[in-house]
Amino acid sequence: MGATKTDYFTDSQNELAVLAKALGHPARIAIMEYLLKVDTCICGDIVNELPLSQPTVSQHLKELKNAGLIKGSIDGNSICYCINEPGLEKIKGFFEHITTHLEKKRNECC
Amino acid sequence: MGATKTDYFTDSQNELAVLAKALGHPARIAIMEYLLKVDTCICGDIVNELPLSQPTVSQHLKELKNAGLIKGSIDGNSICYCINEPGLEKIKGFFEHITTHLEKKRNECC
DNA sequence: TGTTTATATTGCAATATTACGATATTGTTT
DNA sequence: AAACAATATCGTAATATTGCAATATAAACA
Repeated sequence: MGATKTDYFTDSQNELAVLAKALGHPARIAIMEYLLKVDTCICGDIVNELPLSQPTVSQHLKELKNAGLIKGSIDGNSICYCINEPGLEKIKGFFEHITTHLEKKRNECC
Repeated sequence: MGATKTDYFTDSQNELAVLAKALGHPARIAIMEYLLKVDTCICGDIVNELPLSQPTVSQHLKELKNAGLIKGSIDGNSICYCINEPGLEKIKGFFEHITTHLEKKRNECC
């Protein structure tokens, strides 16, 4: 026990869960917000923007990258990170799906 | 160490992280999808829809409720669960914010 | 009242996450 | 080549999550 039973669920459900889980930490929300704010890829500066140590930030960046929410490319000495749109589209699609469903039938309910 | 340093981040960042984290498990995605599919509140039936034990499902429902993504009201013997729109609106807003930002400036990048 | 049905809570074991110091790696600069 | 800068990885401690058996609770029904 203790481990998530991923094989009991569909690929789509697992995929969405991975994306959501990656955003399930304030530091990773902060990273995404920062990448949005600066409006381009950001090359070597993210550590200074967060109240966490360098190894910890590096770990959070890795998780966002593994989930497909950001991408990073080597730029000389530092690394350029930016938002990976396909990953975002996937999870955004989930919420759009939910909302359109809700708009259709929001009667006979609690 | 080991505990998330929530007090280092803004309320908004923590709030979004809580919502995302609640969706960060395939069983909880499955619950949300089921609530959408049946199109009304669902009163006592959720356990049979998931490949997990009753206590585990109950725990996942509790987490979704705590995060504000669903709401449950007692209906005699069983409990009626349905989607809680305000919670969904919050996290949906985050993705809309991201997309509008991305549409504006997707140049000079990786 | 006693039994059944639906859901919640408790307690606990297995596993995962979070955080960081120490160290490694890789490119840049002198 | 040596020193420096930026980032990654390793190792490990603290804490959180996942899952379930056992048990509790509460309403419905015989």
